[in-house]
Amino acid sequence: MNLLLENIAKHVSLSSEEQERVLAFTETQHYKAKTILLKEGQVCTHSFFVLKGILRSYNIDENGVEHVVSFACPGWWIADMYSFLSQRPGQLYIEVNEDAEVLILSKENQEKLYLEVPKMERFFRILIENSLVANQQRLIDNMSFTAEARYDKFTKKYAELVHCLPQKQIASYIGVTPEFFSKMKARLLKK
Amino acid sequence: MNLLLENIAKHVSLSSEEQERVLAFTETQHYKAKTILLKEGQVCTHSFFVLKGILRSYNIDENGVEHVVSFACPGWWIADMYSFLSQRPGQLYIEVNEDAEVLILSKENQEKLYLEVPKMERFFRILIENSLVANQQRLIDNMSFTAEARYDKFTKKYAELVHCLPQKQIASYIGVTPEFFSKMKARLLKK
DNA sequence: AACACTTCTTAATCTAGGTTAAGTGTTTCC
DNA sequence: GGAAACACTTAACCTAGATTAAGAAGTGTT
Repeated sequence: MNLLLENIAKHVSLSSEEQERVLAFTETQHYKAKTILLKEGQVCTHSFFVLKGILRSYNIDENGVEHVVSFACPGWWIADMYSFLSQRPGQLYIEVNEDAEVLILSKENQEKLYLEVPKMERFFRILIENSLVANQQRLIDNMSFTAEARYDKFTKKYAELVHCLPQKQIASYIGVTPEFFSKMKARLLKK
Repeated sequence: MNLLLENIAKHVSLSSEEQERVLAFTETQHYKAKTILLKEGQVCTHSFFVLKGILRSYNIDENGVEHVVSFACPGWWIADMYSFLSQRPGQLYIEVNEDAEVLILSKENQEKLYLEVPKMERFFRILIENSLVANQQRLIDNMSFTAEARYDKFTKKYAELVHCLPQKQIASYIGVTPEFFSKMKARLLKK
């Protein structure tokens, strides 16, 4: 029924009273595609839990090239972790890919939540652990595999997502230019 | 006096009783350089906190090429996080770079620690948060910068370490071959 | 001291992937 | 509904970094 509570229940069990407190700290919002929720240089004061639609985070390097850091579909959190944790200006953009409904949790409320519902500290610890592992894997993959192999892994891991993402974003995520990605795809079709 | 307690104190404050409990769960060990503490395919049942010396973790890809995932000098933790958290066989090696003294914390003891000293849950959450941020930064850097710029960042971030690491390990960490690294260094000297 | 073993360097050659540029759909939005 | 903006493709050319190979210099072991 509530996607966030379902998600929490996978890792810690909350009483219905605790569940209500969690929800009391969040706020629902609707956003149109292309809305930018966070820009480089801003402090990430909120993290977002996706209920519907797709969000993505990326940075723009000194040559103006965009690098996708993550996609978030329903059931996923997204934030500029560096900025959110340190409350200092970050380098990431967060943008709505497809019209979205999200739960918003402010840094402030998260701190309060840790105090009022200590189990949530465990919940977020587990989430972060999982991100760390996924991130480390991506780093290893980038160093070990060719673009083709990375694309192959991507299509398997994000099978549902692949069809709703523009190619240039997939190219950016796996770390190649859109032109090379296009060439590579044509090559794969011939096989 | 005790490096681990100093480190913990930076993030949470423990009573002296709690401090003793933490230490009671750990065990000290000495290792000679080149000792392998963990191999690919094994379950990482312990994480290591370095008191003296240097450790490193790496994986070996399907072509037999080694990729350094992290270095750990005194005050740092090291483990195969995927394997340690999931208690499933991992893909990382952990090896002693320079004769080392380490504190060992077993997964079992860590769980017990969370129960007996709940503040440690916060401590490890913060550690993992910091790793995640550092890791994400490295991913962005790898996608945005040339090898030269990555090397430059590396020497600044790990200034003390640079001088005690074999070049091939630095090359591996920044993601180039030892041959290219050698060429690049010669090029930099000319400037 | 001589052996093997590993690290580092240099140089020639090669290639995965980047760059530039031009052309073709497809959205978007006044 | 038409112009501008965007997404994707194709192709020629370019380059950062890989590969191969071979020698030099250091390290450790008996």
